Amino acid sequence: MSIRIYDTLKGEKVPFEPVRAGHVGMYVCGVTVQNVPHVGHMRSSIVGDSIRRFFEWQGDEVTFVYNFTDVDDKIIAIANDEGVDFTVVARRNEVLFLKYADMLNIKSASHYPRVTEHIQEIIDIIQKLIDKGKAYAAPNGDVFYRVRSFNGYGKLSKKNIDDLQSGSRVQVDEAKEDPLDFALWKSAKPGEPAWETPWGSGRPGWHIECSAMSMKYLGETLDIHGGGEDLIFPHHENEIAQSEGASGKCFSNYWVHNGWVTLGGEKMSKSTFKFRPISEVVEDFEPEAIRFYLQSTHYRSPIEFIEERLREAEKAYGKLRNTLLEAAKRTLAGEHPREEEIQAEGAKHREAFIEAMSDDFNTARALGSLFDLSRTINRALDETPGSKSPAVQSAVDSLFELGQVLGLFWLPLEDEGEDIPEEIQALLKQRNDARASKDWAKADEARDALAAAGWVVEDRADGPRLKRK
RNA sequence: GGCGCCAUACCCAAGUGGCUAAGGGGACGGUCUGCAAAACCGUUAUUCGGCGGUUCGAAUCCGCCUGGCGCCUCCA
Repeated sequence: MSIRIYDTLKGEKVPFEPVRAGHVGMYVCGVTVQNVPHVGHMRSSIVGDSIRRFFEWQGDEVTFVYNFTDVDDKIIAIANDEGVDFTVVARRNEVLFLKYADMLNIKSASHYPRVTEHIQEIIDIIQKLIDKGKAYAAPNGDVFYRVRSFNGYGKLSKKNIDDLQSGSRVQVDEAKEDPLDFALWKSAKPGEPAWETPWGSGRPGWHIECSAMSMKYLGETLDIHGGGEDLIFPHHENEIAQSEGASGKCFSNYWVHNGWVTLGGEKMSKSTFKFRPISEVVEDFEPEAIRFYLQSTHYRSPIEFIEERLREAEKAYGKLRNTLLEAAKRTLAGEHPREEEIQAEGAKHREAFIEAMSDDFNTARALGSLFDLSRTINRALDETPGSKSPAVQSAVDSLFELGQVLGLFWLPLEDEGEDIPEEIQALLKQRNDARASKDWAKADEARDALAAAGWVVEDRADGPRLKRK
């Protein structure tokens, strides 16, 4: 089945065709490691990760690049404040990002390029732009991109170059030929890291690193370039100008941008201090449920981050896990009375999931299919206590497999038996004995004690079952 | 000021020209159960912010209005 992607540049859903058949080159604009990662960063990473997983599941090979911008004004400012080298701040936040990405089952990227390790590539592309007349070094050592020399400028963000100029309230830098021009290279200032170049020492501007690093690992034309909506302008617009200005080729065939995570209806953002560090969130909620929640809304729509919704997500996601757990307990036996019907339903829901994901990675709709699958399974399971049929098992396999396409179901379905403490097992036995002698008061007492200790007991057809929490 | 996005039930959320408007949470009723829990069955939008228009037909297309948000400056 062919995949359709909403491309920001074209402004519509278009069929996906890779540059090279069977291979997808993806670049997701990573974080500027100036602060701790928050939920918004994780959303964009999860969006990228699930897109990658879907391609891989379909058999494509994906080269996935996620960058760390490890030198910029804020990182330097924070480092100077703390009296440490800027790399201390950058690495510290990078480590945190990787830690929580892993906690949310985000696959490792093929490459995690850092700006400071690609200075030569950056210098090369700037030199190329200077040679082509698309950039110029000012007397003070700054190098600027000559925006008006690139006639496609504004095509991604749908901005008119003249509107930009009139609306610009930024102070005009005297060194610029035109107020629209942006910095590719910033000349060295006291207390700042600097590298030597043909036009003087200094450090890279903000946008050039992504052009240099993405093309290094993925070639001059990427298949997919993604990131948060806020990167459309100026970041990605400038990347296009730099990359296409240098290569003369289309920089990225598809631009994928995700919507905000909001707090109280407003964009979560570091600069406004309205954000929830992911470190806090994983303390309060199950990582699997967090990932589930962030995919319960289409990636281009905003999603509100609110505890009540997260609790609902935990509950809803728990249902899917319960289905898998219950099925795992059953022994595979003969055919179900409705074997063919179950087989057909399972296949239908599986197909619906694939269709949803193929339509611009509609995870919200895809999750709906997972619940449909779950109901099909539960119903069948209810009808044949203690066992499951091949058709049911095949539906269970689909549920598990498709859930993993969304990066779900990575934690064990239940705690191993040995994990149950002696006293809990003793309480369970107490309750079982009380129930056997129909001493309900005593049985309930034991159940309450279990609940107080964090365990629930469910009386299934095949006997009582202990579950944590 | 320029450009753009969003508005679907009590809540969240799919659906973007025509089958009964997915799915989840909640609520209510039922099955099962000693009681619960879990699971299952049923009910919960003749209607998609408002007003017009296009069309045989619109939640879906167009216009206006109202309300919310974003980008134009660092930002996933």
